[in-house]
Amino acid sequence: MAKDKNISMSVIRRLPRYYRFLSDLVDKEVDRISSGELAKRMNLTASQVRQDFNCFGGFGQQGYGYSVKALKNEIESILSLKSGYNSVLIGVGNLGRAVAMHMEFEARGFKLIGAFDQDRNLIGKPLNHLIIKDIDGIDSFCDENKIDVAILCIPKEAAESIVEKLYGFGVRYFWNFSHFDISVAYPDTIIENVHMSDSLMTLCYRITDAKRNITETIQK
Amino acid sequence: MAKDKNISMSVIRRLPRYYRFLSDLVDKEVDRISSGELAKRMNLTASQVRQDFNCFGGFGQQGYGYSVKALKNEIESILSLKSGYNSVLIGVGNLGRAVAMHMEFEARGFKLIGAFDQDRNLIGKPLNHLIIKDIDGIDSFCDENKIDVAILCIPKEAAESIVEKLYGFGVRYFWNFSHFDISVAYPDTIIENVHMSDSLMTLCYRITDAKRNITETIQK
DNA sequence: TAGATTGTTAATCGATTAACAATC
DNA sequence: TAGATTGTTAATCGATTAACAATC
Repeated sequence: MAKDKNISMSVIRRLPRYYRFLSDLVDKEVDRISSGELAKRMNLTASQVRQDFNCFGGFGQQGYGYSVKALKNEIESILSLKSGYNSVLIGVGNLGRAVAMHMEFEARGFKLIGAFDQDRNLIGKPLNHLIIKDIDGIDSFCDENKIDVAILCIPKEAAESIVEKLYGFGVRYFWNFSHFDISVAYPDTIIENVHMSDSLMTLCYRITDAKRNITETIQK
Repeated sequence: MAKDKNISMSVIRRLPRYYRFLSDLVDKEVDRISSGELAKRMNLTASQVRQDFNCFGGFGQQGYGYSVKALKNEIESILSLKSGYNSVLIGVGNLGRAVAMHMEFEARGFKLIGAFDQDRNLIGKPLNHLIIKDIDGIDSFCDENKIDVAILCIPKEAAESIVEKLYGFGVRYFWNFSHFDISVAYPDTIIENVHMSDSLMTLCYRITDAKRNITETIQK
């Protein structure tokens, strides 16, 4: 990993996708790939692919292309997927369980060290290798453990108050599935939002727009 | 809804967030808001807010601002959240169930008319107002119903083959939670991806980057 | 009328694309 | 060496921000 000054968010958000495609190519035992070929497979331009990789250093070889395995490893290291950041899951409903499974089987970079809920029926039950704990015990848990990331799978109101508490304990990184907009209230945090309903509403707009265009085309 | 020619994706993706904030303001019984005030609450600029709204027509009033309720309704109509597009859920694991709950309680614009899985233990069980069906019955279901949207909560390989089948039946709109990149293989579809692992990897990068910057600052 | 705030045009900034010399 | 493809600089495109006249 070389030159690394202020990579733009547009580039950063493409890295996981590169990583997915490269992992796939490794599985298919493809050894080398050119920026043009990778671009074609990913619906990007060759220029963009080369620009993106060159934010972090020259991983390619002129006249040859990129070694798939080496490139995959570089991106893994750029994303620092071996960090094992301590994370706690807040809310073990359907979504929380899906997220926990996800982290167990494919998410790298994080280690789930606690799962909390307020539901009496869930507290004490197992979740993967963990036992679901009472959310009221979060204070003492924070005292005893260093929490890097909190994963919020709870409704907006619950999120609002638990973030206040966790922020007080020094937690600054959040994977947020709730509707609560953390970064507005806490500017010195790092937030990744997964707003499923935003995605769904966007889809609704795009479908309606597409249907409208089809209708207009027919009428012309 | 007025002038409406080729709105950029950047604008479209901000609409659901406006909608969320405006709904909130309606609940708080706020009557009017200026672009500046809304921008402050959402971490945007006043210019951007006005530019965004003016893609669709002049909803404001000079010297006054915007009527919160009217603006919310406009955006609801722009997003066409009352469409009720027929959708089917493919995969009723934890994630699928979370998505189904979501659609039951807050997602507008869509109507869940079927839920499918391959797991013998799930088939026949209820999911909200539906009975989970055998995925093998998807063909006849497609014949008998007009499906607008398929929601994919299944692994990559399963997604690959079910998309091929659904595409054959004319389905062109997908809400995709799987790792399969539909738009590359089927360019004439509209896809909203929710790639949870991409979001998590991005978070991993950003945390590591933030920690690195802190360390560097200390060393200086 | 004076003050406030919009709608809209112009200026700036950033991201993507194109071009090409360097080099494997 | 000739062909291919990178790394990188320059050109283009699009999105955000600033400015201000219009007007409620």
